[in-house]
Parts: sequence; C-alpha cells; structure tokens
Amino acid sequence: MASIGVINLHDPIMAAPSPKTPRQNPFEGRQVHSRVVRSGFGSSPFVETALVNFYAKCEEIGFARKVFDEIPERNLVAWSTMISGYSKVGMVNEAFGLFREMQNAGVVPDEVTLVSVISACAASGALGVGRWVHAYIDKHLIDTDLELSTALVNMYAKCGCIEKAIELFDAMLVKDTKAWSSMIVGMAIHGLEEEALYAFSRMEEDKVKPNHVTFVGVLLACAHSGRVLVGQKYWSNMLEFGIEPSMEHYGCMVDLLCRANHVEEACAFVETMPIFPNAVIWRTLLVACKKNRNVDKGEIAGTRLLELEPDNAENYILLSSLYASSSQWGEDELCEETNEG
DNA sequence: CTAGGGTTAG
Repeated sequence: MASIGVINLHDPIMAAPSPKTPRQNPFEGRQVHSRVVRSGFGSSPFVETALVNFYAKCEEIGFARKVFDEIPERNLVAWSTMISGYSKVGMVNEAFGLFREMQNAGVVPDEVTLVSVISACAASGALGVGRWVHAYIDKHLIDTDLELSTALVNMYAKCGCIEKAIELFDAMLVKDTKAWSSMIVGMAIHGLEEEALYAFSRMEEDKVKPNHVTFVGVLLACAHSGRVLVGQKYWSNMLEFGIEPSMEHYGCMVDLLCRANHVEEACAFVETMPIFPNAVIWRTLLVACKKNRNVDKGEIAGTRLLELEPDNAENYILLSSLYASSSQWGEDELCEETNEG
C-alpha cells in the first residue's frame, strides 16, 4: 500500500514557500491534484472534497465544479463545499440552484450547508429565500450555532430587516468578534449610528476583541453621523489594536472628512495613504471638491479617477460638474465660461 | 481523529 509519502514535502514542487492561503498558489495545488489522481487517492471522499474546496478558494470555480461533478457519491459535505464555493465567489444563483439540486437528490442540509445559503442571501438581498431558510431551520430544529446565528443576523441586516437582525442578535448567548461586527456594520448601514457605537462599547465590556471589520462598522457610523473627532479617535484606537488600515477604512475616513466638508484635510489624509487609493476614494474626494468648489484639488482627484476608471461615464459627468459648479454661472457669464474650455 | 460554515466602505 502506497503511503501518504507520495506527497513528499522534500519534493521541489512541494518545498516552495508555503502560501498563507491556497488562493495565492493555484499552480501548486494543481500539481498536488495531479499527484493525488496518479497516486490513487482521488477516490477518497475526503480528498475529493478537499480538492473542490481548494479550487473554490482559488476562485477556480470551474475546476471546483469539474471535480465535484466527477465525484461518484456526493455526500452532504461535498454538496456543502460546492455551495459554499459558489456563495463565496458571489455566484449566488448557482449556489441556490445547487442547494435545490442537493435537496432533489435527497441529501438533507445541516447547519453548515445553510450558513452558505444564508450568506448567499445576504450578498444578493434575497430576503425571500433567507426567510424560507430561517423557517426551515426552525421547522427542522437545526442547531443555530454561532456561525449560523451570525449568518442570519447579517442576512436580515443586509436585506433591510434591521429590527429582526437586532432581535436575533440580542437572543444570542455567545457573541464573538464576527457576530458583533455583523451587528455593528448592520446598524451603521441602517443609520443607527448611536446604536452601532453603543454596541461597540458593549463589545468592549464583554472583552471581545474588535477586528478590521468591526472598525469598518464603527468608522462608518462616525462618518454617517458627522462625528469627525470621534471617528479620528477610533482610527487611533484601531491602530493601537495593531490593525492595519485597509482600503475600506481609508474610504470611511475620507467619507467622514468629506461629509464634514473638511476637504483639504481629506486630501492631505489621502496623501498619507501607504496604498494606492482606489476609484471609490477619488470619487468621494471629487464629489466633495465639487460641493466645496475646490477645483484644484478636484482636478487632481478627477484625473486619478479617470486613470483608474476611464470607461465609467459617471466619472466624466462628475468632473464636468466640478468645473460647472466652480464657475458660478450667471446669465452673462455663460458664454465666456463655455468658450474657455 | 481526518472533507464543508459566519463579518469588510460607496
């Protein structure tokens, strides 16, 4: 009997620096896949499912499906893996379709399967499906563990039912970082800024450590409610936690400063970014510059924006309205101004 | 005991 030594860690292929996630190295994974098939381990349900999962995580969803389709006896875990893969890459219709196929095949979903289905509902705003799954959970007495509860809270929040999300969240006995984050982000996107910030303070009292997603919610709440100083305080707080700001965090801060009409400060803040600002950041700045009639800064933002998204017609309209807003058009000036450009 | 799950700005 061949040992697992077929996959030899001293082999040149396997000895390459190990990536943090499979996503970063689909190439090596395919080498392993090839070896798996040749070594005869391909018929193990564990190996088959791991391969489906691997390809899905590499966003090679077509390969994942191919391996899945070739599994002779698909069990619950195999179905769940494929549904999860579709859900994660945003192919929600495929996720729903496969969930239906799975039930038609007589495979009964468990809480792990339903987390992926609920997550697909949240991503697509499919409240009807989400409610159906929730009813299914209640009817079949499926264990609503931490992950499933969090998925439900997130789904209701994303689908506009913030009261339902809060109700479920309050009923949870154990809440971890992801549960709190879902709730805080949900409150923030629903304009419940006070509640979001209060939830954050309760989270601290409960000694649950916030992460980068938690701070997206907190900063969002500050931006939406115009709390510039509070937002800046949380920004420092985030850095103290050793959380490296991501594009989303910078986006929230730019939004925070721009909404408060601190345009110059927002521009200066963007200058300090160690990562290249994306189109959302430049667009936020451009809109603020337009509103504050700051053509100089607006032009810079507009130029960067057009470099990043030359095919987005909206950007050209924004930039033209920047010039329009600054020229203070009156009846007499109209001709002069238009002749200039 | 080994294969599947939740949170991220506009």
